[in-house]
Amino acid sequence: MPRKLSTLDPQRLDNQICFAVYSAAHAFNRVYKPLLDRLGLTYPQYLVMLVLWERDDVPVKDIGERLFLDSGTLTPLLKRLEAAHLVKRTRSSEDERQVLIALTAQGHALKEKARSVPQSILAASDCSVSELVTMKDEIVALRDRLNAVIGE
Amino acid sequence: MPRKLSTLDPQRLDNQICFAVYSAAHAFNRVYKPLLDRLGLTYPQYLVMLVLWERDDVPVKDIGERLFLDSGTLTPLLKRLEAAHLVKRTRSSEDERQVLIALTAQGHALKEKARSVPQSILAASDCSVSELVTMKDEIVALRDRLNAVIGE
DNA sequence: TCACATTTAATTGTTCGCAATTGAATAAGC
DNA sequence: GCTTATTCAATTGCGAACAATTAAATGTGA
Repeated sequence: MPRKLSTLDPQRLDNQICFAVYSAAHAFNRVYKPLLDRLGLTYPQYLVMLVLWERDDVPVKDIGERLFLDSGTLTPLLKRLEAAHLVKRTRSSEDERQVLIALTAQGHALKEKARSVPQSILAASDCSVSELVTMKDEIVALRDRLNAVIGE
Repeated sequence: MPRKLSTLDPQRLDNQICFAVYSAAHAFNRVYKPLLDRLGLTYPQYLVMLVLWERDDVPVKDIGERLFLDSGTLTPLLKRLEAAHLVKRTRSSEDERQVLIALTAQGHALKEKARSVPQSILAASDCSVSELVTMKDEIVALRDRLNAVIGE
């Protein structure tokens, strides 16, 4: 019965990359919170707005593929954005199964107010841009490998 | 009015490390799901069990500090673990404000059944151990810098 | 045309995650 | 002893996140 060295024990919390990622995601969320409160957005709502600022008038499905989220998450979230007058939901006339999401004037305008958010996050990261880009690319590559396993 | 190159635009979704972390956390969760279903645990419940397998008979507060979660999250989660007969919640006699969490025999036994989980995750990551350790350390360092900003 | 599969959103129910509040227990100072 | 502040857990309410189901629209093949 070998006594495992805790620094190598794969069952130890601090040795798990998934917990590192999980807890880092929460840390990001907490840093974003006060910034996004001023915009009246939650972090997932902010992600949806980022997608729409790149291109709007898109079906819910497209937003979900971009963010890896399903309609069970997006439908109520989008209804809240609609209630906040940031987006408009319209059923497509070409394919009535689709609901198209378009920005309102307010939704477009919010992009300017949100312009300072990324640099605030960068400052909080206390890290060079190039280091962050490298890490981001590594994490994305890991995420894509994980997602590949899920679809078998 | 300069047209920003999208590969440099900080407001672009794919340029944001936080989205990389956020989406990687979800990807991990999806990989864990089938593995943890067999143990009857969710991922946050699994994290709590990891903490308790290292040391149990600890107050809720300690678990929260380890996982960066508060009692609003942990109280109902621990009640579900208690309902599953994996932990016992007892109010401390020394300080009656504290609730001590101890593993049951079933809770201890589950550690063996969970032993194969980390290696399944490693396989899904499709990545060398040393690469993962390096990434983990970088992500933890980033997380800790973010958490440092939150407390001002 | 008709039957059947596929696509797409919406809905329902369970679990996290956190802010804000409540309430109880403890500690500190007078 | 009394007041006050602090600590800690529980509670409440809201917003994700996802599985599973439902329902409608579309496409396909016989």
